[in-house]
Amino acid sequence: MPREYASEENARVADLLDEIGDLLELKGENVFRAVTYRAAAREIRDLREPIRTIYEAGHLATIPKVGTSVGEAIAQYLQGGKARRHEELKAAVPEGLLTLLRVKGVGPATARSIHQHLRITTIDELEQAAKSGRLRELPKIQAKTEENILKSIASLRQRTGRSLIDYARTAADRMVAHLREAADVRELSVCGSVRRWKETIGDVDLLVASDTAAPIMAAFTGAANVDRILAQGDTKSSVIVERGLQIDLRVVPAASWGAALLYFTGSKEHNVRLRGYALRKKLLLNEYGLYRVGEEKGGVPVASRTEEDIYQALGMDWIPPELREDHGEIDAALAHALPALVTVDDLKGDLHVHSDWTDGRDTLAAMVRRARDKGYAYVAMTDHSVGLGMTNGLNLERIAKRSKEIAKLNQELAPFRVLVGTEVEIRADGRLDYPDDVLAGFEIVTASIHSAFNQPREQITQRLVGAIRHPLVTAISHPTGRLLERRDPYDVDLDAVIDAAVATGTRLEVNGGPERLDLPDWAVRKAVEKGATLVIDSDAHAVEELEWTVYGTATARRGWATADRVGNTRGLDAVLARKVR
DNA sequence: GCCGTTTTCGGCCCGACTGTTTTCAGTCG
Repeated sequence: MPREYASEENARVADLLDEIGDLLELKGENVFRAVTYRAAAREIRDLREPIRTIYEAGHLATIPKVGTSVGEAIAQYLQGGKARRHEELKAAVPEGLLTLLRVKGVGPATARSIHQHLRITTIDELEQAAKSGRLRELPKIQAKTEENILKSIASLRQRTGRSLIDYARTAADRMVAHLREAADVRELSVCGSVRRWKETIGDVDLLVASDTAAPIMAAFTGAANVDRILAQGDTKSSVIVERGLQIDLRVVPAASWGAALLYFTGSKEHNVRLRGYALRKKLLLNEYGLYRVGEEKGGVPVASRTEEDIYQALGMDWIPPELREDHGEIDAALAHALPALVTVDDLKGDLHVHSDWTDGRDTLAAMVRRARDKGYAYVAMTDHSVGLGMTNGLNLERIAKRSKEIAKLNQELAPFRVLVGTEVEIRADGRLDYPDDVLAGFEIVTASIHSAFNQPREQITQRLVGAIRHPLVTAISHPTGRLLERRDPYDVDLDAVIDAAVATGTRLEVNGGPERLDLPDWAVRKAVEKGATLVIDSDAHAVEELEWTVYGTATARRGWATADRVGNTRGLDAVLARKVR
C-alpha cells in the first residue's frame, strides 16, 4: 500500500497490529482474535489524525475495534516502541513463518506444516524444497501444490507492487472489449477497486451476467495477453496478464446481477457492514441476492436484480462505488444524506497544464486546442519557473514570448480563454522562484515543491503555508509531493496547510496524474470538512494527459467532494476572484 | 478480541475453487 497516512507513526502502529494478527493465526489461536487485530489496523490506517494525539488525549478507546488488549498494545508501542503481546508472539512463533505467508496459496496452516516438518523459514528455502520434491512428502501436499508454490514464488519476485489506476483500467478495458467480442454477454462490468476508483489497484475484477458461462470462461482464459491461468471453474476464473497483473472473472445469472455487482465491487469492509446491517433486519445478503433469513436456499430474493433494488430494500439510497469504504456512507445512505459528488462534467477548465515551452511534450497551441475541444471554457498554461533547470523553466524573456503566443491564441479562439500562468517553485528557503513584480504579470500562479523533500516537518509546512499566504498565489499544486508506489509524501502538517488555505482562499489542487492523485482522498475529505476550496487539474504534459482530470475527479469523489467545493466547476470570474488578505 | 435495536455472552459475511481428499480443509476475495 502506498504511504498516505495522517502520520508515519499511524502506519507503523497499523503494521504492528497486522503482524500480531498474522502471528496469532500462525500460532493457531482463535481466528476472530486475528481478525480483530487486522480490523483495528485498518481503522488506524484510515485515521485522519496522528494516533499519538489520540493516545495522549486518552481517546484510544473511541477508535472502533480498539478495546482493552489492542489499546494496551498500541499504548505500549507508543511509549517504548514495543508491545508485549507482539514480543510474546514472536517468541512463540518460529522466525520466518511470517515471510512464508507472502506466497500466494500458502496460508497459516500450510506455513505451520511446512515449518514443522522441514524447518523452513525463508522463501528461498521453500523454493529449494519445492524444486527438490521434498514438499510433496508433507501431508496434503502433492506435486500440483509444489508446482503452484513455485509459480507463486516466481510471480512474487516479478511483482513490484500495486498497479497505477491508468494501467489497471486500460488492462481492464482491453479484456472487457475482448470478452464482448468473443462471447455472448448480457451484462458486463468492471468491479472491485477499479470500479471504486482506488488510487492503486491490486487485482482487476470483472463480472458478467450470462446464462452460459463456459464460452465466456474459454474466451477469458484464452485471451492473447494471458500469461498464466490461476484458476478456471464454472463461474469463476483468474488469470495473470502483462506485468503480473491478475484479472478475476465471475459469471452470474442475470437475475443476480445487482447482488453480484454489489458484492464484487466491495469494499470488503463495506460488504461486511452491509451484511451485518441486513442480518439485524433478518435479511441475508450474498452475491445472489437479498433473502429473508432461512429462504436463501431456493427462495425468492427480496431484491437482487439491480444494486438500487438492494440498497432500497435495506432502506438506503444507492451508494456511489467511490464511497463504499465503510467510512460513514451507510449511515449517510440510511439518512438519505449522501453528498452529490462532483463529476468530471462539472469541470469548466483546467488550471495546471504544461507545454513544450518547458518539460511538456506537445506545443502550447496543441494543448490549448485540445482543452477547447474537450468543451472547457478556459485553460491555464502553467509552465515551470526559471529555477527548475531540468525542466527548462522560463526566464523573463521567454515568459514574454510565450505571453505573445497566448495572446494570439486568445484572439483566435475567443470566447475560450487561455490564462498566462506559472507553476512556480517554492524554493528550499521558502521563497518563490520569481520576484513579486514578475509574479504579478501572471494571471494565475500555482505554487509547488519539487526540491528539498527531506526537510523536517516544520520547515516543509512553513514553505507551503508561506506560499499559501502569498497574495499572488492562486493555488498549491500536489500538496503532499507523493509519487504512488515510488516516493512517500514529504513530512508535512496538512492540518496547518488546509487551515491556511481556508483562511486565505488559496485553492488546494487535486492533481489527476495517476502517479500523484494529490491531495490523497482522505486529505480531500479533511479539506472539504474544513471548508477549503479545491481545484481538480490534470498536470498534463501531453494532449492525451488532459484526460487525467477523470482520475483527479474520482479522487475528489472518494473524498466526498461536491461541485461547490471545487473552484474550477465555476466560471473564470470565480477562479480569479481576489484572495482574502 | 470486540461488540450490542437478537446487549454482557455468543456471535463474528459468505461462498467458489483447488487439491487432496472419500466429505473436506485451506485459501482467497
